[in-house]
Amino acid sequence: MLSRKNGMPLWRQIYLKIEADVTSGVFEPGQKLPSESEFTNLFSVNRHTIRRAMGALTDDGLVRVERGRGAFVREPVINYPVSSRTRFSENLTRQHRAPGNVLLMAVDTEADVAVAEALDIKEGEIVTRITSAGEADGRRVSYSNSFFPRTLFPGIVRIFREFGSVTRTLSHFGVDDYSRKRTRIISRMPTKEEAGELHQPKSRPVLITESINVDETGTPVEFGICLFASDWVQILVEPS
Amino acid sequence: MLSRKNGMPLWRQIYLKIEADVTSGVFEPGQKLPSESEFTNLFSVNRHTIRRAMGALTDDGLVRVERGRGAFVREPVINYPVSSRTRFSENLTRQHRAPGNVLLMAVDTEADVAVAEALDIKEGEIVTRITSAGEADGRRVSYSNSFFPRTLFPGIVRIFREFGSVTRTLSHFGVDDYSRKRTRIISRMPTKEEAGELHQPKSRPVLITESINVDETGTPVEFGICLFASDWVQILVEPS
DNA sequence: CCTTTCAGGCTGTCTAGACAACTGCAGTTG
DNA sequence: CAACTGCAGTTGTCTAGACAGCCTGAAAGG
Repeated sequence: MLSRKNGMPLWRQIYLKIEADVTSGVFEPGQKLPSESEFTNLFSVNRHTIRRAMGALTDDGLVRVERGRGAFVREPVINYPVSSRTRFSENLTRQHRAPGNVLLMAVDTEADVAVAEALDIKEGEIVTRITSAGEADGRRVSYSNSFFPRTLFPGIVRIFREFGSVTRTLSHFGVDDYSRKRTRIISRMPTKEEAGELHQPKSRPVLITESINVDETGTPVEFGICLFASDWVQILVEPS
Repeated sequence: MLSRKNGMPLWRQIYLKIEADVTSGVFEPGQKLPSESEFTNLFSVNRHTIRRAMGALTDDGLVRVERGRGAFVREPVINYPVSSRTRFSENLTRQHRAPGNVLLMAVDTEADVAVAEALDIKEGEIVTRITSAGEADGRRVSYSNSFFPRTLFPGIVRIFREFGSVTRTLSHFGVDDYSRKRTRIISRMPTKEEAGELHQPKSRPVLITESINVDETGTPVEFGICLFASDWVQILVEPS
């Protein structure tokens, strides 16, 4: 089964074998994998060599390891990042109207430097932060924080909870038309918390948009930071 | 120095110590770190424990390890991804006029399915592929492949080599104005080759834009796939 | 002077063994 | 019945040693 002569490290060969078994369905999503000592006997190598392979599989998001219990196949398996990427396209102009929006949290808080600068208010001024998650086909695809100056929109939380949409909420406050002043798009690795919110492994990158919406007079009405699961979302920029 | 009682693994403590030394400048960018055996003596732990810490530092992009030579502090240190991100903003409408463009390769090749579809030509038709890299302040920030239908632009390579700019090259062929039909933005982990071209660790994500440029008549004149080092580039979308 | 060889230093891999820490479960105890 | 105890199974960490493969620079040879 394994070759000690062809230059490829044993742990890598084991990695590929287990990866193949996971992606081909020999091990099904959620199923418990053989324990390290079982793999040790199966492949006739040292436990540390198995651990090296398992570590790589964990890093690559194929398996999930729980101390004292064992290793399990991650569900869903992210294997072909490009081809498995759904055609879910996030039109920037409609970013906040994605279906399946879940309100996670809504609190009043003090604006930090970044938020204050974006909304053109003073640092420490009270803003309303609305944290929500977007889902498509039951899959968590986005996690966003939106900041609104409270002086402009008192009691926005209740309204937002009622309407479930930024557009309609702002409309309730008389802001019938708002436009995107600018959008900054970056990409980085998620923190453990962010990966958890997006239901994705920590080893997959996230796409982030930071946007400022302004009303007709140019007054900032919303500052939004939206994280997207890059395995499932692509951003489409079309001429307006 | 190290505590074997406080619950934090030794390798993690060593990781934090070296990380602090790297970010605080005790070890400067590019500088060679002590060898594994030197660290072994310094921390009075086994070499494998050092290796665990070094592995994590490598994964996190703080150091770069070269077999047979040693470990070096990565330059620049990627520590505060957001704040260290340069203000290099890539205006999409001027994407191809970035300064410091390096022509890497230019060949005629057959269009595959994706290229053919984008340029609205038949699969297998000959296109010119121009591979180039963008640099800013001497730092590799982008790596792109551009495809041009050869029937429209015969001998484009020589012209491009002369001008070094897509805009001016197309202008030479009479295409004075071209506009972006659409841009798709995705993010994923780079392959080993892509990471090499971008001079970045394999563990940092890349931002990718896939764009189609059309002339006044709507005929596709260029299909470009551009990879950006996400640690150094942000994409700025502004209303046109 | 230039080229080749080679020894020493370095990282990469593999093996072997030990103990800690956690989980789940069965059995015991109150 | 509920809570505790202990044990077996599992993963996490650390140590120890060996050898392979790569790199550098100095010595030997032309």
